[in-house]
Amino acid sequence: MAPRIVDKEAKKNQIIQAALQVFAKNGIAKSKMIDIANAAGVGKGTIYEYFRSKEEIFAEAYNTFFADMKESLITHIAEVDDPVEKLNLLSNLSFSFLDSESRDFAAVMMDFWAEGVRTKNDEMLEIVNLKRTYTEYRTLISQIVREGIQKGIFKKVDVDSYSAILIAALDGILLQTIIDPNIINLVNVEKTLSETLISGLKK
Amino acid sequence: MAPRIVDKEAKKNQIIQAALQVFAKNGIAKSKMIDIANAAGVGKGTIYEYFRSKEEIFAEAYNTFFADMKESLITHIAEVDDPVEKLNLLSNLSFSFLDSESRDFAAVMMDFWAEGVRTKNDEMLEIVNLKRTYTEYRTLISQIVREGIQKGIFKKVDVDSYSAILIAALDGILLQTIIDPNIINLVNVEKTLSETLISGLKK
DNA sequence: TTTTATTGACCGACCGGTCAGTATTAATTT
DNA sequence: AAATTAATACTGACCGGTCGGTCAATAAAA
Repeated sequence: MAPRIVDKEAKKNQIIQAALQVFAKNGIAKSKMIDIANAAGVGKGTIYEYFRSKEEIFAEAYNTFFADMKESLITHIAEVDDPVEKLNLLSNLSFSFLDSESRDFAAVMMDFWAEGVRTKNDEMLEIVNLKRTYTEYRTLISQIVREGIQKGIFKKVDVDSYSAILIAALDGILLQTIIDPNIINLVNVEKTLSETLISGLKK
Repeated sequence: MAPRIVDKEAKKNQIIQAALQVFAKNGIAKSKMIDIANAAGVGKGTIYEYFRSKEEIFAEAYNTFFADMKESLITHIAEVDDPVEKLNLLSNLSFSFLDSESRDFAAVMMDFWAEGVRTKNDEMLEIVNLKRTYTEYRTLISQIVREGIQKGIFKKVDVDSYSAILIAALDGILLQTIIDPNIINLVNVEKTLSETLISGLKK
């Protein structure tokens, strides 16, 4: 009556982080349980002490990933006041997300996206809730734009449509950059985006 | 010495069309050879008379799909003169692509995209050449914008960046619409896009 | 010694691809 | 014009490999 004790939470997290790395490297479909186990430095069976299935790992990894990302965005944006600056910052953070060490994570993100679109598994759809994710991001932008309109800085555009378009543009640039990192000059794109889509909001 | 003769080309096409439908319904990874065979109304073995592998079907379906789409875009755009109208038309065609019966094909398109991003198969990457696809679309837009600048209608923006952004916005709206068809009002988005990104080009 | 934690050999479902056998067609022969 | 022949076209049972998940055995801690 004196059992062995481990930090369950820590080990679970260790497996999630390992899974994220493996997902980033091989894509979700091609990531095998044994790969994740090896990356986490545990036996394959051990994973099943912490997760019921491969899908469950995937779901928890997804939630961890997006929760971190959203929190980071909100924190940074709260630090500036001017709505134009907020939007430019949002754009800038999205672009810097593409730099160097984050590149792999961008690939995971797209993989998550594709998985969410293609899955017919209801439980999965509930967890990898792309509807919710996009709605949250659109809401984030809507608030900024609405604030700008109230302050009399922005002209009165259709806020919902504009939010969708800005998210779409950032998303789409991310796609193109993942596909072909060299052909797109991110500095120029960021500048042009600011000059057209964002500045275009100003009265 | 008098063999049975079938229209190889027609039957090959029949299999490709069946494959496209199955891909649209289940996603590529979950589409089994037997599903494609059943949809095409042939035996599984017959498929291997026309294609060497599942990947080869996929590749040919991809090329058929995008070749058709691009040809349609170019034809329609050539019918108008004004660069602003051309861009609005491009936007309009992209949005109408999302309507009703095309919805499934949009899903295939995204699946192609995801497959292209994730594959580590070199031969595959060569055929499902997303770099080329995106470059072709950017070139299409670049030409229109450059024409507008030459005619003195557009202000001098960074043409390459602008092209990437417009494609990105259209792509991104497509993503959001596939995810959640009801929440986005395509008519409003198209209007807002025209008022901001496209009209913003005018001097 | 007892309880918890870990492991990897093993199982079985699944699926892409093969191939031996069958069907179909049309030229040739009778 | 019927029968024969020979070539192509088609088929699905089967094979081999893969991989998610299980569990009996073992290790580690207290």
